[in-house]
Amino acid sequence: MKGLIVQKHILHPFKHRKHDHSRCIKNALQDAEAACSNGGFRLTDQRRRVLTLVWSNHAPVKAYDILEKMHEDNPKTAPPTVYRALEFLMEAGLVHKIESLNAYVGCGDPSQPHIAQFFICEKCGAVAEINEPKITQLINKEARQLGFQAQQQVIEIKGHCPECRV
Amino acid sequence: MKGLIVQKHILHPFKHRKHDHSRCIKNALQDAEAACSNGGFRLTDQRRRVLTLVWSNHAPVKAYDILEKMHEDNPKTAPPTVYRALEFLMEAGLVHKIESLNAYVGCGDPSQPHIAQFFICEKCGAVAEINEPKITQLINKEARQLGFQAQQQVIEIKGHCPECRV
DNA sequence: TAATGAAACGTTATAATGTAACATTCTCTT
DNA sequence: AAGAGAATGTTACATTATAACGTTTCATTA
Repeated sequence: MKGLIVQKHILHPFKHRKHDHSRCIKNALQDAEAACSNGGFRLTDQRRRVLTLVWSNHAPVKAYDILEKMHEDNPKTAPPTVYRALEFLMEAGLVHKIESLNAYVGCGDPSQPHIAQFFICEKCGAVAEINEPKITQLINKEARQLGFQAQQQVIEIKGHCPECRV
Repeated sequence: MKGLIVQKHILHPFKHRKHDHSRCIKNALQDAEAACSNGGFRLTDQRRRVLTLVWSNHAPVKAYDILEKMHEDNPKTAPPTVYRALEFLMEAGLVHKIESLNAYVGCGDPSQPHIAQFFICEKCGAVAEINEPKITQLINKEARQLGFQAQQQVIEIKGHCPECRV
């Protein structure tokens, strides 16, 4: 049936090398404002600034790189400032941490909390984010067989993005 | 057909709280010896010691905890000693790193290199390791759709093991 | 509108994780 | 026994992250 709603599961595709990234940042900020006012989160200036820096490109960004950028505004900014903002942004669903890189990436769809799987280019760093329920189902099935109660998943696939593969 | 070889995909199940762990360690050491002589790797005393410490239980072990234990033998042991041994053990397929914990766990089946998915108990730390080809297939399919060439997967599922769930 | 309590932020110090670089020792082959 | 490559020792430092406590800001209401 044509009318069937098929759940879109690509939360954040790979972007063309040359895209209007200022638009991505602008959208991310707008989404963030919306998500925060819906969720009762306070998106302060600092947090907005950190979020913007996380979105400086589509690759995961390191906390100390953010810190360095913030030093351009205020050389006294200290690590806790950055880590607190990142913690908030993760709780608000605006940022994900890429565990295998100790780095942070903007969430492709902050409209609601979600499970995600990440594809990360080892050459250019680009990240795509999807939520494929079949993967989660399969994992839950395996978990069940082990008697395991799954609560969170860290799925980070390394490789080469469309523009970096040979 | 009875004779069909079904690929066993549980590389390392959850162990009962009370099992003979000295046996696990002994087996791990034996497997390691075998894997190394097959693969032309040199399992030195230091590496054997680190491997033993990684296997001190079925939960991921931190590099600096290993270092601390090694200080009991030799208080001068320095971090590079531990990290080098871990690096070797990972290359030899004897140890895996759990990225989301910055910790290391013994490989449940070092007989051959393999992809693995980990289930990690957030209460007791216990880890189970499986290799479910369907998960890899599904991921590869998603990757293909994104134009992504997958090369490595980090899959770490957090939750509660059979003995810690309510 | 002043009090006030919670959230956010500032600041200092330090913990935890990991690596670079170079010297020394060991092991295996010849 | 010599030489080459692997493994280890050693020092120093880089990177990632948090504890603890003081101050400011903000929203609410007394």
